Amino acid sequence: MIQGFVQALRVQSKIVFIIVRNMRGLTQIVVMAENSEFEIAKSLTLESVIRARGEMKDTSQAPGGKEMHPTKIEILSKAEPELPIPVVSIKGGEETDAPLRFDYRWLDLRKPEKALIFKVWTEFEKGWRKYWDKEGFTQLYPPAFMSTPSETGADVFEVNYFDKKAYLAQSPQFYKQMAIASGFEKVFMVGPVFRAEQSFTTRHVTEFTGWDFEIAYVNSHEDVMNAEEGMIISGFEQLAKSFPELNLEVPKKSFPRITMVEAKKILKSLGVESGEEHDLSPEEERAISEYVKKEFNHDFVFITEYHKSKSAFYHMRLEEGSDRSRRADLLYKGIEVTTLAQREHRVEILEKQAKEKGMNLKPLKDYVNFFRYGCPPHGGGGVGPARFIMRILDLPNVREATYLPRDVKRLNP
RNA sequence: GCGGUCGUAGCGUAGUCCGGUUAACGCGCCUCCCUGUCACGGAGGAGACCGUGGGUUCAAAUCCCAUCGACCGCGCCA
Repeated sequence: MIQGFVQALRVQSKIVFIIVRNMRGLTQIVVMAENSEFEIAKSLTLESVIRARGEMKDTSQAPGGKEMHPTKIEILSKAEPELPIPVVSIKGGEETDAPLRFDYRWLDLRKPEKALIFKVWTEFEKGWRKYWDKEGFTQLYPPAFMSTPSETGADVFEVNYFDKKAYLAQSPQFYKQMAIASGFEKVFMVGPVFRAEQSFTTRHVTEFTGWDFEIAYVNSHEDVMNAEEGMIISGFEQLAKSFPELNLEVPKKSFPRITMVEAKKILKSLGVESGEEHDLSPEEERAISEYVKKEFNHDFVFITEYHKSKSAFYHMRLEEGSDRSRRADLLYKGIEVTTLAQREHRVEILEKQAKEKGMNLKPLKDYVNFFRYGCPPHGGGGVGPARFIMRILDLPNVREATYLPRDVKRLNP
């Protein structure tokens, strides 16, 4: 029995060829004029869903060497004859524009190369979970509703919450830290995060999947980087095993680590114009990644020791009084995929740093309280898996690595 | 938000610079023909008021103004 979509129909006067597509691939069905199903076969339309029963026969004439001679063909769902976007776009030039494809995402995803994106994602995540499992991480599920913004610096979505205002989480930052205060020691979270930024780029969307992890008793952000390297390597190992045809190289320990100050020096020597003193522009991120690839033959690089002006109030300083923090961003092939840091778990310093940032301590009360009754020193990071997948598969846009992208302009389907 | 590019049949494009009669091509769709296709082939056909509004002109897809939308880059952010 074969069930699937009609990918191709070749109707001749006395013989019909049907190519059926399903998750296992393509199968040819041959219907001769004397077959009782001949009229049904002739009446099919592209992308209709059918079920065929019959005998599989070996033949050199069929693509793949096998074909079905059906005794019964059922039309489970007939597709309207004219598709709004082509599913098979071998003929007639270039691919349909992305916005239109996203309007008809369920047709777009019928293309095996699009479905592959999400199979790769699944395997990649499996690899990360293998690491988390091996290292004894606990998975927790944070809420998306918050009474106060989670203070990553990004704008938040405000939603009505009965007689109050609520905010959609920009990250599970506060809640994963709370898990450390709860004694879990190692936690990870997988879920949607929301950013109300009017960004028009190939790497920003308003809702995306975040992978977050937090680890207790770290000595510095170096420990957090070491842990993330383990997760990434485990992810790539899983991919290399499941998709050998992608010829992926598993990244090697240790990933290059460059401080922001050094990075700026390198960029200057490369003649790349510096925009901001304490941050990297997209152009600088690409340039430093190229440099690292050339010098160290590595696709990853940690940019470390951010200036306090570019660090969150909860990032621990390098040492007390330092204007550098224990924060690092991970760049993968020129794009930022992680921000990580050791957190400040000492209440007095935390409050001091929040005040320095001009923040109101009142809405932070619940958060700061996490650290009042004993909390291990800890650190962690947030990862954008869609950006990983985008670079792994060399996709032109994160939206392609997002099942149903949500951006400034798109809220459908 | 700023800058750039682009809106022409269901899809992808040409035509726009240099205005001129039925807006072209490929795919898809419809009808007919074809016993082994595999980008099947052959014959015929339908389908576009050229994003929208205004202007210039004897004449506008084409020139001018406005407007809407989309994408890319930057900014913001991750």
